[in-house]
Amino acid sequence: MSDTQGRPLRADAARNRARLLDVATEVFTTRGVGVPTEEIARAAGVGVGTLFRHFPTKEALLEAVMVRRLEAIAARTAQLAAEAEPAEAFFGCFRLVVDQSEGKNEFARALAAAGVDAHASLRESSTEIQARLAELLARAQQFGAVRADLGLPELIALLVGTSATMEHLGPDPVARERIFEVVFDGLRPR
Amino acid sequence: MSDTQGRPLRADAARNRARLLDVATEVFTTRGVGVPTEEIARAAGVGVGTLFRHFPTKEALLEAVMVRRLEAIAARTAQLAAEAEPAEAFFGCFRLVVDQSEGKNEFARALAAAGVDAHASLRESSTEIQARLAELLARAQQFGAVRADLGLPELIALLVGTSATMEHLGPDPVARERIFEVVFDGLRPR
Amino acid sequence: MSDTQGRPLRADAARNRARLLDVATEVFTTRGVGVPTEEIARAAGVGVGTLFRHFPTKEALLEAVMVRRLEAIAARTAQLAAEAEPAEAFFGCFRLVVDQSEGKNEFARALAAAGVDAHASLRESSTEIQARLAELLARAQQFGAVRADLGLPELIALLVGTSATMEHLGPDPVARERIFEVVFDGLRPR
Amino acid sequence: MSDTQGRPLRADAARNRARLLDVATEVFTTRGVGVPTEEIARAAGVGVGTLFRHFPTKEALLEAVMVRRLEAIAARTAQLAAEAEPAEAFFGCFRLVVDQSEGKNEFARALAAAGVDAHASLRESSTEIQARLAELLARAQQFGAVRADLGLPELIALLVGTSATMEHLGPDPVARERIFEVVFDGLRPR
DNA sequence: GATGAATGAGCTTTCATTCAT
DNA sequence: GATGAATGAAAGCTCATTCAT
Repeated sequence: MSDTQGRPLRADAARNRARLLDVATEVFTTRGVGVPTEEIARAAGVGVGTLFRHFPTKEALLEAVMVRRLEAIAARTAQLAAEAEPAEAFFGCFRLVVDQSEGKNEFARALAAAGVDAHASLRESSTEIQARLAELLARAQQFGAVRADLGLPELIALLVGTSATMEHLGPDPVARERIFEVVFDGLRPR
Repeated sequence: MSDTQGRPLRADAARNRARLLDVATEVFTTRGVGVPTEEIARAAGVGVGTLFRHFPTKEALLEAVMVRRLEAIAARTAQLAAEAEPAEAFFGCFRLVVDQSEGKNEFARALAAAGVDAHASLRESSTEIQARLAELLARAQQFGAVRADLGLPELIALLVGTSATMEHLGPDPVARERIFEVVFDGLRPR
Repeated sequence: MSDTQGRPLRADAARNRARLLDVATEVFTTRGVGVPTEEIARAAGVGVGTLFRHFPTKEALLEAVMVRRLEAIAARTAQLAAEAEPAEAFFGCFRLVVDQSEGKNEFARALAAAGVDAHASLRESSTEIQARLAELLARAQQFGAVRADLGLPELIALLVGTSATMEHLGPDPVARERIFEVVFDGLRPR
Repeated sequence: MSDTQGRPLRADAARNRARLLDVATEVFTTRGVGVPTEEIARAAGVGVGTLFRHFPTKEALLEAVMVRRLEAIAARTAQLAAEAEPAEAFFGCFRLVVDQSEGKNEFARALAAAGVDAHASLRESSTEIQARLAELLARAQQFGAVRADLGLPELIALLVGTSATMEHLGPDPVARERIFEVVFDGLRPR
């Protein structure tokens, strides 16, 4: 579901690809997208050539990192939606997305800056997430757990914004919990 | 209070400095911090040399842009605090900061990336804003308009996050208003 | 006549530009177009940045070298055409073009390989030369010094080919003269 | 005579080698020597590894392509020399070499650029051709069909140059014939 | 003070060649 | 023998910063 390539990669190639993605995720998240490709390759224990064989462009690497994150979120979202009742599912997902999304904003911006059409493969995964979110939102609204006038775009923007809030706030769990309280209270019907 | 230089600038130099700040604000906001210095200089109608005479570093230019924004915000915040009663003052300021802050996040990140201690001149203006915000918050809490357990760090993080939300949401005024409703509802005591 | 830029270059810039062209001509001619740009810059005593300021692309540098050569040839062609009677002018020009053109073929090929439309600025100068050659050919044919059935395209191809012949032959003046004899005999009417 | 390897190749290996040579000839001729090895391998339906097993160097592949061409020319030259009378044999061979040689110039240059002594295996085949040409030339001169003062180096240079002429001229058969007329007229004694 | 040409470290990307599978 | 993933030196080009004019 996540593999665009036709044939399966050779064992070592797959290992390298995975390592590159892991390293890139880590590096981009902690040090920003400005980090030289060469350094990512070195950190993954491969040559630059290998990196560029797997991801023909730095932008492609960025995109792949994003896609993988989005897919992981989508998977956990689906799981949660299946297991819990509407309100719990909705707010649980909100938490989940926010917790998983930290640092993502920079990627999104970098990609956006690189040209609007860059999203090609991103669209797909983000579309899936959006569909799931839309469903969760609708059910929570029918259930009376979320104010009825909230649209999907606002929800998504709030997810992005709350991630930014958390990123700015740092790791203090009490403070983070308070933010969730504020936002969730605001989301409930009057 | 906003001039670090000792002697006053010559008339044309001051004009150049102002134009550079205006152009840089515009360019950084709309096209990101990756835009070459040369281009900013050209757009301001001066040579690169002039730019670097006024701002010895690209980072310094970024900082100056930020400072000016923060000062503007501080000024309008002060005005609002003086004129309105606690609740109105608090929520008015929240709106104001968010509306003024769009696009700022990237600056903040760029500055942070360039070294944590870079803030030198920033600290000052942001300290001022923070002091005003702290005061507005305290008064609104005493007045019973804002939940009592909210600290200044959470407030600031929420300001940053709500800016991000708005940035992601685009210009639709109805949607933006709904976001404010959500956040403000969440901020009020239960 | 040879300057496309609007304003005149600063003295030092003009000097650098000229040096770069000289060095590039020399290097490309003797060692081929594969020589790194950086090396050309070093040989000209400037940094790479300077080279790329003057010629935004390696291809642009190639083109500029070609244009300068073609312009020199055109100028000397014009002079010869004005001073001599038809036969002498025609054959004199043939010699001149061949002598000046050595090594040029590789440039032409490299440019062609880089995209057919690259010729932009080349077209102009080569058009001028072609016009002069057409005139010389016509006059020599009317004068009965050159076989009447020869067209301009054939003449140009012969110029290119004879340059290649000479390039392959090396510097031996007797042998070179014999080649000219062969070609010139062949060009005269039966 | 064309195999330098000692032991005979396995059937599939021989097939691969032949395909590689065919494809390389085609690709180098039409698109130049800058084409990546990987692409040639793919076009031949083999992996790069196989290409490099057969030709340890890109240059070696180039050389092999050249050798095969030269051998083909040598064979047809021998045949022509045996069947026709001196004049016809000489001029027929000239045509033949020129027609077969198109595109070769770039190869020759690439080889030359890669080191003067690179010719190892080339020398052999080109020596054979040269011997045959020398003989044809001598006989044609004795027969009075070619000017007596022309040496072998000039002849070879003329072959190279006429190939270049033709390459520049394109496929128009009338124009090509006119070029042959010019050169052949020039080669005949006064 | 203003200018913009010069600088060169650094970035992304390509490709001949090697070697584990 | 064949494969193609891995390699890394090198190439073309950018851009913050300096400095002669």
